[in-house]
Amino acid sequence: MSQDDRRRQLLGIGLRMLVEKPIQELSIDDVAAEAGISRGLLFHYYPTKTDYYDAVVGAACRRVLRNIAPDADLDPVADAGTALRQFVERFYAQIDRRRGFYLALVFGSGPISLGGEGVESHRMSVARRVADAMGLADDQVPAVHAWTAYVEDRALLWSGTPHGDRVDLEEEVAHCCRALGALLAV
Amino acid sequence: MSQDDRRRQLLGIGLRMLVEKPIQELSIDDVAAEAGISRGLLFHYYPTKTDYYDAVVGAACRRVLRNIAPDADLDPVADAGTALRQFVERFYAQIDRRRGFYLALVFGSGPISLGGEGVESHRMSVARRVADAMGLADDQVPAVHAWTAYVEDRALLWSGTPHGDRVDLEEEVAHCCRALGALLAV
DNA sequence: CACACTATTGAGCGATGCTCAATAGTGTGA
DNA sequence: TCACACTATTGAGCATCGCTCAATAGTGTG
Repeated sequence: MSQDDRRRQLLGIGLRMLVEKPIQELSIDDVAAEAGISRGLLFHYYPTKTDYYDAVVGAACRRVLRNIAPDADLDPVADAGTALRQFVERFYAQIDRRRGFYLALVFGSGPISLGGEGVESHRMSVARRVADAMGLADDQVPAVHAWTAYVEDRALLWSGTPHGDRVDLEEEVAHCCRALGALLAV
Repeated sequence: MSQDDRRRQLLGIGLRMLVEKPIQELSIDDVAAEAGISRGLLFHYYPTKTDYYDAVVGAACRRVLRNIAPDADLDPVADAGTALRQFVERFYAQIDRRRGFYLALVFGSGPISLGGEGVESHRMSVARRVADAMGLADDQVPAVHAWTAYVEDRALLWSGTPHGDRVDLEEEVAHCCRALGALLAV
């Protein structure tokens, strides 16, 4: 198997296992067994468990980022509202579809790994993307950053409640969109 | 040494080590060595590493909760504004004083342990406490929950910027207080 | 067919999480 | 004071873990 294919396979296994096990219980042996290869080979691709772990978390962050990106053909100025709506909708969809995965990613990946500050830096990418899509100034990115945490928390809360007790998704989305406006105005 | 004293000592060591190491790099041997006891004894108090880990994270959450509680003698109705201010101020102080510790706690403790949903349930306690202190209705607790995430993120961002570039703390606190009003009104 | 290169293996080392039977220490009642 | 019981504590030992490394299987090229 080629290097790229193997790496993709191993990352896929890691992404799948991260859902049901926190990182400290994820063993190299298990991953190797699942992939049908020897421990040695895994260490050939990722010299350290932390390296492998970082690669998995990085891939997960990129995947999330890809999944929540608004349509590319939207105009940052004219369609700012649409871009915002799309972002919130897709953020909610992302979290609702794979709640365990998202929880594990955000609260289980640790602050040290992933280069700088881990998930905090991931949120910064998200915030920057939203600010870009909406044509906001750079000094508003931190505000969007915190708003992202707000939306994330609401989405986790929403997707954690039984389907019968849930507020309408559209209502939630509308709330989050208005919330950004309100927070930027404070 | 008595059971209680020993437990307190071990939890203290865990709290200290959690600042500089993510849980997966924290070894029982290190803790035992730091405490000057044998590995066996540690397993006598905490049968599993996860048990010990959960106890440490639980103690950390309780400590945070204690540190951010507003003064007990405030009237929930008349002094709602003061209670809110105190909470935000102490939340910022807590995060700023031990940023690494808080980061490790929130983003490094994993979603599975700590009984139910880990840090999410901790945030729920925080939100409930704020709602109580301000005399808010039960159905507003989720909103406060998400607002807490917003404040936490702002505080982490704020305490992560160099002292020279920081906005005034009072300005931040005032913003967060107004933000809660704005969000509840949306 | 020989060569070089890459993917892959498996034995093995030290450290880790964990178990358990045995010990040291301390207080209590006779 | 001595024997007893109880609890804190130890240390040997096991299976597994993360990790290293020299050797091998496999594949494409001249």
